[in-house]
Amino acid sequence: MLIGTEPLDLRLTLIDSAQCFRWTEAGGRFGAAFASGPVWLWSAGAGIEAEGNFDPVALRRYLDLDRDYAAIAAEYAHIPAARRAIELFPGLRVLNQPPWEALICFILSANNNVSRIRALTDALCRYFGRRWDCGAATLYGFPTPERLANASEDELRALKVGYRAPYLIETARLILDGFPLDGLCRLHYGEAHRLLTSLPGVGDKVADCVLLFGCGHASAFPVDVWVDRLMRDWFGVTCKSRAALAREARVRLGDHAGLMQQFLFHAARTGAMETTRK
DNA sequence: GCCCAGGAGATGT
DNA sequence: ACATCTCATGGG
Repeated sequence: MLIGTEPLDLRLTLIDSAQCFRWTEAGGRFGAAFASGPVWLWSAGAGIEAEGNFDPVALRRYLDLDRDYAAIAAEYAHIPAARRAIELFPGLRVLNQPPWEALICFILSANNNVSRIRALTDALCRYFGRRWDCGAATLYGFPTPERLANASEDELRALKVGYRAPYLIETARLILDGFPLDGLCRLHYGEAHRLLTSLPGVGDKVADCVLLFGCGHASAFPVDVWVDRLMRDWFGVTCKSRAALAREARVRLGDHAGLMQQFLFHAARTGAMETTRK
């Protein structure tokens, strides 16, 4: 069925933009399994088509289709680097993932690279997730908190997650124990960020990724090595710490700083816009 | 062998 | 508050 006709580049958003690590592409279609079952997406003409077991409203929200990205572009049109990054990637959107998925994937992301984060996420889903057979393809759901909380450290290390194994188990136990993960979207940014960083394996940067990609906090501004470079090179920011850099970015870029971050990050990481790499 | 990757935590100042 | 070290793992 037709899901929407808004601009959306599926490959860019679901696979290449490094905000989500678990979609697979098969023959021009993009698939992932959620709690309700498999979802397949593809572009047809000017629209996005979907099949599988899903709630259309929830799917539109996941894909951020109800946000006006032309308005976001207009908001940042007066900042040259920002305008260029947005112009470079039409159809890039910032997903609203289940917070639990963003939390676990970005704990895996610490001091790691994108291809390996994807491999680890896939290993986690294959080993702990529910299996869905879809004709030629097989999809795996994301592990539940229960499943990870009851995993052993040896099991996880066998999947090559390394020193992050105890972080995954302990964080899963805390979520099961009542941590208000699904309530973070209703808290102010600062309070939600403070709560998240109390979880093992979650520092300032991972917390910002969870808030931006999983909790609808569009002002959350994750600072990794690439964003550190680009804020100095393209914005002339001279902060020492990444925490100070994130604060400065939120002041300069406002309520949608995190959305802008995703365009800037991708421009820097892909080399579409040059940084001085130091 | 070294350096790097969507860093975090522990320790010392 | 800031600097430094270590933590697995794989690719360049």
